[in-house]
Formats: sequence, structure tokens, C-alpha cells
Amino acid sequence: MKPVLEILEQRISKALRQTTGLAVCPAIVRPTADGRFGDYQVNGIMPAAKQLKTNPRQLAEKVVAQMNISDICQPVEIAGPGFINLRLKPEFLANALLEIYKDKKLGIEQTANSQTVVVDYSGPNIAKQMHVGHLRSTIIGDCVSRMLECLGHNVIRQNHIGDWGTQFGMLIAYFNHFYLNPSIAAHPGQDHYAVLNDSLRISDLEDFYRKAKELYDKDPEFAEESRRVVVKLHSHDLAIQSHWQHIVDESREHYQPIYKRLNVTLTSKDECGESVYADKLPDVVKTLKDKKLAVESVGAICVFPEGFKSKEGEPLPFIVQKSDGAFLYATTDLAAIRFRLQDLHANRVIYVTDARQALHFKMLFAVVKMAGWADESVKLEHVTFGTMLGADGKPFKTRTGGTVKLAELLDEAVERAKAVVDEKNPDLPEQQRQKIAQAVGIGAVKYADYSNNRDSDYIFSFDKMLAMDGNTAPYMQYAYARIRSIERKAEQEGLNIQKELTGICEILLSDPAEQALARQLIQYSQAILNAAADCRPNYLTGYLYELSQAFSRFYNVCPVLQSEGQIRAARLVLCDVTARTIRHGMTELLGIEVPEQM
RNA sequence: GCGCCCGUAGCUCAGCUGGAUAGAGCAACGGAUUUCUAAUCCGUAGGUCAGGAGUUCGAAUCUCUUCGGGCGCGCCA
Repeated sequence: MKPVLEILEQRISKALRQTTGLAVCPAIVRPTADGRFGDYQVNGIMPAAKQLKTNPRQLAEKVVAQMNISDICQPVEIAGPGFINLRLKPEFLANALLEIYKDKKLGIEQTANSQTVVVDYSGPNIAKQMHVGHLRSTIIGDCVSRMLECLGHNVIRQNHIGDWGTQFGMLIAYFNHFYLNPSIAAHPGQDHYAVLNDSLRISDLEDFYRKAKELYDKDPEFAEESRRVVVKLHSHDLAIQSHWQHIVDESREHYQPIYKRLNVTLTSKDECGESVYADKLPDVVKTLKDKKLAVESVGAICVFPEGFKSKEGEPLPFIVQKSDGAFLYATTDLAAIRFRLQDLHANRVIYVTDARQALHFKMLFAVVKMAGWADESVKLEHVTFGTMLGADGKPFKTRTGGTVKLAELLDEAVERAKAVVDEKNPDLPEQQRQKIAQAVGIGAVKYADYSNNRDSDYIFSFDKMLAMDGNTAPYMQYAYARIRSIERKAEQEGLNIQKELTGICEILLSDPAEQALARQLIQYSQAILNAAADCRPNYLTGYLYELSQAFSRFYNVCPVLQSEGQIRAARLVLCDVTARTIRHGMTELLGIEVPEQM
């Protein structure tokens, strides 16, 4: 089902072109900011009139005479300097609502040109626990993936895990030095790797990591040993590699449950980390050299894309091989993007990482274009986001200044939600309260992130995100629970909603609150399109909030079960479509559960 | 020094290729409950959209500039 906005845009644009003879003059139809101006307004008359040096109101009249929207809108009104105000016909609104009611996909239109879209997100570091810094990439990327998929694109998720850096040299060297070697010395002949691997947990790893880093920084001998281990790992030394594999597996055991808690769709199948590209790096550099793009500079191999300057105003290098011969993240990113373009045949590649890496990606994309790996039609995008801040406006840290572990953050959110559920709904069984707390707590954290414009930094506050008022997960969940409650009550009273609505072919929307709710409901498809186009989940949360508000207003003035006949049928349809829309938006697109009761 | 992002109500934030009198929530004040979950709804008050200049029928939005905050800029990722 085509969004109304799109139909209006097309038809009015056509009339505008016919009237003016201009090849390009969009109607620019937008929802009105103010209800007094109707449901939609046409903004495109004035720019067109400007171009033709004619009076906008007169042009508007001609366009109105030319356009054919009488099946959708009431007689239009020309207002202000040259706006055309559009009001949907009640019959049209009712029919559109009915159509959505009958559509399993709630009127969401499948895209006509489906693309293969690679979305690179989350990318946790192996051997470290996930912390709050990983939250935004993980959930924003997940929402973007879900939205694009929902619109009919072929989404390939890529979890570019950090599993190949120098940190493994340190980690394994440290481990050998302090654990393995003493163990061998004390008990020769045992399978020490197996014993140690079994006892190695992520929390240990992290501790080792910190200590190893310290040692690495102050002990040149240990640093040298670490580098030797990295070389061994990279040359596929079996013992070292099995150790590495264990660390990777152990880390996965840590972050997969977090994905599950967060209701993030990433699975181990989506993992395609640094190590996967390790063997391709020499060829990447060679290819760039062969194309005369990569050249030596101060001992390193660099590409100099146009338009990038260093502090000194000189051309800024994109270093693909260090002077010691080692490859670095730029090389890996090149190998990865080449794979995505040439082997995965991506039409669009989206990187969801924080804004600090903007320059890196600009240069990366520039090099890709120089190398000719992507044709003009391919879109390479860096979807950036700001930092999570604490109440003091500084980067979010624990009281002692450490990084906040994601698992602990989620624990606290659930704990706080549980306290509220216990207070508000003590009669529900403990197990159910626990489940609700889970949905509310985790949902609140995710929703708070989604509802902010991703460009800006935002202040993390449990109190704000768990509030029942305002643009929060609990508000949305509450609206949903109320609808389900109506349906439960109906069933208790022996009313079979399914039966009541079977074969319904006409809806009567008489109350303004009903109409307002219906108007909101038929715009769902458009809201997803807008959010997906710019990779901005906050457009979607904004829509869902307006929807829930429209529902709450309706709920307050339009009793459902006390009403009768056609009115009750219409209200039941409104409830049904609202519930399904909220559930779809929250569950399918944002990955936030909506409890049946709360 | 150069580049990117940000600056909107007391606080936290929206504002969709430029559109009409800039919107929410919190906090403050006043109302609504014999009714399907009041975790709700309605109303009042609150603004030099950081400052200035420009583009134009029209600017929070585009351009330039100043100020303030954050981040980045050759072998880390």
C-alpha cells in the first residue's frame, strides 16, 4: 500500500508540471505542523511561482484546477502566501485504515528496487568485556538493519570483531610468561593449554589485558616477546593459534548473551572480524601499488587521496603498511570493504561507528573510489553517533572513573524497573513481574538511545528513561498493555473480537480523537521510510510516541467496550491496528519487547 | 593552524530536500477518575533558536563570520 504522502506528492507534482511546464518542480507535500491548516500542506507552489515570476496564489488556483485528488481529499483551500491545505476525506481515511487492518504488514510498502546492503556494526573487542561504548553502535546498527530488511532490502550484517590486533601478542605472551611456563616447569608432561584454557574466563582475560598492557608499556623485553608472539600467530603457529581461538571463543560466550539480552539480531554467523582478512592484506597493498595509488613515504606505504591535509598543510596519508612492514586497521578496512563490494556485491555499505572515526572513513571511501572498487551507484555511508554522557555532562563513567560494563548497566536498569513494577502491580506473579522488568528495563535503555538524535551526545539517566511520561519505552509499553487489557476484558465478557470484525467492510470514524488516531496509523509506512532513509531511529521513536499519544487521547474520550454497533467496531479496529503498529515498531524494528500487562 | 559535530524554554531533548504563530517531556501552577490499567488525559505559564551579517516571498534549517563546548588531524583502533 502506497503511503498517502507519496500519492499526493506524485499527483500534485504532475499537476504542477502540467501547469507550469517546468521539468522539475516538486509539490513538496508535508504533514502540517498545525491542525488548523489541515492534514497536509503543499509547499511547492511558491518556489515554482518564483521561478516563473508569477503570483503564487494564482498559480495555486491553476494547479488546484488541474489536479485530481478528490478521491483522497476534501475540497482544498489556498492559504497564506500560496500554500495549498489538504484535508483527508473521512471515507478515505476510514478505507485506508481498513486496508491496513486487513494487511499483515500494516501497509508497509516493499521497496521496488531492493538493494544488497551491508551493515557493519557492534564490532566488540575480543578479550574485553563489552562496555557502554559499544552500546550505540550495536543497537543503532541493529535498528538500521531491521528497518532496511523490513522494507525489502537484502541486509548482510557484518560484525567486524577486533580479533587480530597486537593485543593478542601481549595477552598470550603474558599468559605464557606468568601461567603456562610456570605450569610446565612444575608439572611437565601435561596438556597445559587444555587445563589453562578451561579455566580462563573473560573477566580474567580483561584483568590480564590490563596487566599485560602495563607490562608492555614499561618492559621492552616483554614488548619484544609480545611482538614475537604476534608474528607466530600471524604465521599460523599451531599452539599460539589454538590459544588465540580459545580467547575468541571465550569472548563470544560473553557477548552473545549480551546481544540476546539486548534483543540484537547479531549471531555468530554475522561475525566477520579482522582475522578473516589477515591473509588478504598483502594483496590489498600490492593491488594499490600496482595501480600506482600506494607509494612509499617516510618508510611507510601510503595512499594520498585528494583533499586531505595534515596539520602542516601537507597531503595526508592513508597508511596501508607501516615502515616495519606490518599492516594496520586501514589495510583491514580496505580488505573488508573490497570483500563487501566484490564478493558480497553490496549496493550500499553502512558503517555504524562513533563520530571520531569520520576522517578515517572519508579517506577509506576516497581510496575505494580511487581503486575503482565501487561504481558510481554504490553508496558508502558512515553513520555516526555522539557520546553517552554522565549526569555531569562528561563521558559516562563509574564513580571511580572506570568504564561502565554493559552487562552491569543492563542489570541496574532491570533492577530499577523491577522496583517500579513491584510497586505498581504487586498482584502479578513474581515470575511475570520479573519478565516485565526485563522488558521495561532493557527497553528503556535502548529506547532512550534510539529517541535521541544520534549526532548529538546525550546524557544517560535511569530516572528519565524509566519515566512513564514522555517519549520513553515504558510509555509506549503502557499504551500497548492498555489495549491488550481491553481485549482481555472483552474476552472475559464473552465478546469475540475476531468474530465481531470478520468481514467488516466499512468503518465509521466520528470522533475527532478517532480520526486523529487513524491519521497517525496510516502514516506508519512513511515513518519507517523516513527513518531508514537517513538511518535515524529517532524518527521512528518520534512517530511511535505521537501514535501512543494519539491513542491515549482516544482512550480517554472513547470508551470501547461500552460503545455499540458500528462505533464499537471502528474502535476495536483502531485498537487492533494501534496495538499491532506499536508491537511491530517496538519489537520488530527496535527490538524492544512489549509485555501484555504491566 | 585545518577539519568534523554540537549550541533551541530553568532541565533533558525533538524539529523530516527552507514553509505559516518554533514543539514535547520533566520541574511549577490549575483541572479531569460511578467508566476498558490515573504508569493516563486536558489546560496555564515559560523562547533574542549562542551573537552578527548575507541569500529570499519566507531561515532554527542554507552561506559567511564571531563566541562557547566536544572530537579528530603519519605509521593506535
